[in-house]
Amino acid sequence: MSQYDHKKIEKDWQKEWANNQTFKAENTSDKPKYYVLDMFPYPSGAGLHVGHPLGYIASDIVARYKRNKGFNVLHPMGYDAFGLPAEQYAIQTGQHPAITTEENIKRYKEQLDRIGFSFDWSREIRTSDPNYYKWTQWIFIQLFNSWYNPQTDKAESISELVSTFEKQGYQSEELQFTSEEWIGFDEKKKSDILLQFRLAFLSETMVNWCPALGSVLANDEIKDGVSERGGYPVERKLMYQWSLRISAYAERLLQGLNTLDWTESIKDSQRNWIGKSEGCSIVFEGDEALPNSLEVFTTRPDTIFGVSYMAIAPEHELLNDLCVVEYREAALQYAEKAKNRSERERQSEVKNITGAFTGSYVNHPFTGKKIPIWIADYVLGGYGTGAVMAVPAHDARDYSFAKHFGLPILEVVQGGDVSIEVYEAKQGKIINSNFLNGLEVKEAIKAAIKAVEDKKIGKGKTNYRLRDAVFGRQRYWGEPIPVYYENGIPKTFDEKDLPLVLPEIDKYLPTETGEPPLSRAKEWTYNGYPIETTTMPGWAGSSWYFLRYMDAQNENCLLSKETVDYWQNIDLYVGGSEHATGHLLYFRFWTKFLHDIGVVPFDEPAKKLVNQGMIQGISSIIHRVNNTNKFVSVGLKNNFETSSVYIDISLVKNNEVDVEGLKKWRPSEFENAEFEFENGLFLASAEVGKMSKRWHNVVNPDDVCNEYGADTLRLYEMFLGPLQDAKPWSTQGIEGVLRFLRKLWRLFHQGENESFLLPDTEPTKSELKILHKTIKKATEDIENFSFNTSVSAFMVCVNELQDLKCNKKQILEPLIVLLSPYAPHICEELWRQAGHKESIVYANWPQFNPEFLVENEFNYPISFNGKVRFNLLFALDKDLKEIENEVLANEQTLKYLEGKPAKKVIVVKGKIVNVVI
RNA sequence: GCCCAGGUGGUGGAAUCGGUAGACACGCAGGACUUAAAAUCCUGUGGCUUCACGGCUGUGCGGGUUCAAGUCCCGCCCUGGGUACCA
Repeated sequence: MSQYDHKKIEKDWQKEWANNQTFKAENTSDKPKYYVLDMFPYPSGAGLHVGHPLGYIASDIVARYKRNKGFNVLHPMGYDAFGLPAEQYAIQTGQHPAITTEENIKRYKEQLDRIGFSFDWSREIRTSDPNYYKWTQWIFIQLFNSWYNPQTDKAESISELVSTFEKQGYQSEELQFTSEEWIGFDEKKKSDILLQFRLAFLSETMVNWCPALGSVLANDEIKDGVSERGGYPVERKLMYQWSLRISAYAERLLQGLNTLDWTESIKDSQRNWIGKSEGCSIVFEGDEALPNSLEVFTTRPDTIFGVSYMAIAPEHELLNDLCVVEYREAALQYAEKAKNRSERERQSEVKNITGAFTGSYVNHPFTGKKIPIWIADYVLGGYGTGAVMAVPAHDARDYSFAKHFGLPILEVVQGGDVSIEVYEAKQGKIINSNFLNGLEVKEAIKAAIKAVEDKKIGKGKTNYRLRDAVFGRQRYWGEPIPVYYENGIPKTFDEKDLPLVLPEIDKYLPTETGEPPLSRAKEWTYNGYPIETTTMPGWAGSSWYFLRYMDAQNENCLLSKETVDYWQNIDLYVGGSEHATGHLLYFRFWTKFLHDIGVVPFDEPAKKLVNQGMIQGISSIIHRVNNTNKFVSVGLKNNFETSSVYIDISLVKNNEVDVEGLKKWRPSEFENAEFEFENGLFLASAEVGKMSKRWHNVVNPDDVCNEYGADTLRLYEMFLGPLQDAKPWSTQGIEGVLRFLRKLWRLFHQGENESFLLPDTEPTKSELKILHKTIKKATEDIENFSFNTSVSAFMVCVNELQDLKCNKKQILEPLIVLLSPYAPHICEELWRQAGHKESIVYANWPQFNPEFLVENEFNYPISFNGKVRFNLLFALDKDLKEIENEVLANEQTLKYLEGKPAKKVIVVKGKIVNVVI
């Protein structure tokens, strides 16, 4: 073979790797371990586009590099196979989602295989496989049987809690009973109490209900007030639901972030999402007309003397009692209206200030002054106590509310001018505040909390924004929840009866009465009792999948202790940053829980996280003259009223449309259309956006592999720019990468008839320098995830070796080992041609030797006032003072000095000389 | 509004510690080989100016620190992403 034939090479090696199970990882080894994982894909019907493999290529390079470095590498892949699109398709066509999913997975697998990934497919998992979701259900049962002990700060068995109840009863603000009372409670009462402790629990909660999808959604499944999938409106609705008590882990989820090598922006997102705020609760007693007291949470107890009104949420439980007769009707009407406003309306009307006075008052705990109670929709029912003490002078929302309704604004912190604008900074001296006067804000907060605690009207408290996660979905295509109801009491399945397999049903829609699809299942009972009909959300299976890869076939347990002790947690996790507050939080939560119950020895799933950027598509738009079948080239569109039509990008080159192709693409739409050209061309306009079928701008990696090869695709995706950046896909430049591989090939085929030739002659110093420069760069760049710059280093290396006509074994063999993580097929082929019997996959990574890079002279740039004018060669060990003298004596220097004396000369060894005039 | 990332040639991007801005690649222009094409190779390529040597200018904008700033500091503008009344 003399020509570089990527098709043949890539096909042959992919077959050979599969046959030899080259990438199979052993669960026991003397080698150090390295676990590198990609976020697994949801196998959609559209197949992979060129954006999907970006992260996979990066992680594959790392996986291959680590193998060359002598690590035992775990690099698996699987499918997040439960999900909405397959179910929507099932509703429309009656096709079972399992069939659609199977077909999609097959296609994904074929596409992935063509790119030459080094996955260990023997460990493949699918979340929809009963052998997998058996363990998802098992984890659910453990969550149900656990509670969070704030004393030990970990999850513990619920049966131990029950025995404490039996011995000592329970005392807290919300709940009190003695051991005798507990023993006397009936089963239902006990169950209800325990549900308040279980980590998987049923409760009446306000949920995000999406009527179009017929299901509830978690907060992170909603974007801009509509469902993330499908974009349907979402309402708030009170439902009896399964939830997971992630809030119990809020502090640990927050603290754990400090130990992780993740980007600051992802960690910040999680910190914001968890939303820790420290402050204090304060009870305001009602005046004589009002027997009720009102509890608020505030982070600014220092401003307590600035309170001018109380604001309660429209959902507040005391609302009814607080509304006095003369304001009652108006107030309740307002509350009703505010409550029923959808998320979307609430958002779009943020600037619209609304509220209503209840007519009642509380007394200020320190001044005794009467403070009016208002209903305001900017107060949220679900956070804190659903009531706030409003301090208009030092809170922006209170400020605008007070301005709008003419309520007093009392300055208590110095530093701003509250007659003009709000002063929110936590800085300045306290004034008008009795015993807090003169203190700085920080001291005043402490003093105020102490005063509140001394008075026994409240105490220091920490709140978290993080809500418990709603876990039940009114859908078919998800894991069944292994719970049955014995006389209305929820009980979990016996572990030996798992998996609870999804039943066959005739239709995938909710029932006419609004029950989830599973209630269509016949004889859906356990020991004669009805089974839970909601299923788990999409994030259930993905919250622990990384563990199952370690021991994918284990039938006896989730994974064996030996395997998890060996593999530990993920060393490198690669995936999109869009999972910042969803998957990545649940995934950490489940890991911490599994740690608490002794399943895993670590409490964070992934040490390092790298987010690849999105590869965007470039869509092409042509312009149709409104109400006609006439299309005009883009330069003419301003002469008409036009609307945009997206066309397939394959029909467009450099914005020029292949009109004949267009007619064939959609004959019904374009065959008889009229086209108006400009300068003989029909031009489209371009737009950068998400790659999607909808915009006809999807580029399939298969096509790129056919035309250029998988090695070129891999190198090109890395060469496009930094891994983390978003970038539009364009094939401009892909030719350069293919040219580079051909050049590499020719280095090995310089003989007669371009036959393979690799002489084992001693390399020269300059050849060794080129090689070792590349070893250094390639190694550092992989460690820094700077793949784009290492590709250019390879190009530089090949260009320089080509100039030297170097084809020496001692240079080229190490080079292809360096390149093999990026372009595995061609390197494997050249490696075998060089006579190696073993795969390059396990070849040793070349050792960098700095001696080859040692220079003894340097061509100093000579600059004058910072402007470089010329260069002079000096030995690196030359005395700096001598360099200075020689520079000043140089005749070119005299020219730039223009007869003036040099004020100062700076000589930086090996860097630069600067003459200051 | 708040948080995060970013702004460098015609294009993608490089410059890892404050030290020759534009590596590498695309595109473009010119040339070599060829009957021709493909492939390959060579030369040039930030802008302005100059026959040329060279000069001036240049990393979103305005200031500053420094012998020296794409890089550090202050103040703005713009783009992309996240988040949204969390008291």
